[in-house]
Amino acid sequence: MDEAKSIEILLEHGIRPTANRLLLVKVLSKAEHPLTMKELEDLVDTIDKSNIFRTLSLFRDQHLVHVLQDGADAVRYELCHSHEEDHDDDLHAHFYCERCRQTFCLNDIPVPQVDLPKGYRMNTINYLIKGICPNCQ
Amino acid sequence: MDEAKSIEILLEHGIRPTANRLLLVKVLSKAEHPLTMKELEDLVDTIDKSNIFRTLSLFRDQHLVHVLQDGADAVRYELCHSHEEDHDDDLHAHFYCERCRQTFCLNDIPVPQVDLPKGYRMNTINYLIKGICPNCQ
DNA sequence: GTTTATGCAAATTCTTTGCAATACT
DNA sequence: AGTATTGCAAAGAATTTGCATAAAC
Repeated sequence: MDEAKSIEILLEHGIRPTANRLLLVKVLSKAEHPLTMKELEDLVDTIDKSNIFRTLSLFRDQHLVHVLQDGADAVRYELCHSHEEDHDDDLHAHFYCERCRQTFCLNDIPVPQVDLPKGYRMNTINYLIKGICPNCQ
Repeated sequence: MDEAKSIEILLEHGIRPTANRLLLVKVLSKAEHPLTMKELEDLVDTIDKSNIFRTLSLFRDQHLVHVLQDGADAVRYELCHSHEEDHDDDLHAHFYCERCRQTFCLNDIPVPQVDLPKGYRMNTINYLIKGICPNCQ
């Protein structure tokens, strides 16, 4: 993702485009799987982890990233591709390999929806399939 | 769940039925929602947390409990109701309320299945809907 | 008697906050 | 000047391990 596009995305979500935030957007967009805070810390060692933490929280609150829990009980962050402000509508399934402990995006598999009982209101869905990936078979 | 039934379940999963393990099975079976380690520690203060931790790990490895991540990034444990040894087939959806931070079992909503791409093998699925529950509307 | 389970304490890891310094508008 | 952002350090919370004792077989 280039500079101009990154700035545009941040502004669209009401976030001021600082250098650090732009960098984090770029790193997130380059990753082909959702990243943990730890992974981000290792990938961008110029930004302090407290700042990464606060930036991710901000991104989450502004619906710029999805938050999902992987099979190893880690929290992962992934750029939203929709422009919805209040809920997520671009959700795809994820796969967690119990052998190599990697998390994969199943981009072609939208998260299946169900009918909720009366009174529940949905914002987002985590759909995580755990098992063994092709590389580990 | 009574004593005899608890012992039977443990033996079915190849777990030796000690007093502590029986107690944990009973507490898990009584809960109407999946429990965190913290909640279990508070509910059974006669067992040390390291033992609870090791027992839950054992239960997980023997497929006696499901492990799921809730919307607050906590890990929750829930008794399996199937007797499958190698995979889970009794999965239902869960709902996490972002206001009261409670996790609900949607027992009547089975987890929808999808077709996995070639090469992936599924063991279990986490299906977590996040939003606002009826009490918090 | 050997293996398994347990409790206690401590180590580790990860997340979160306080605060002073810096950068932005 | 005033607000927002950042880094550093440290606090907090939760998970995980080492080890000696106790229980089970």
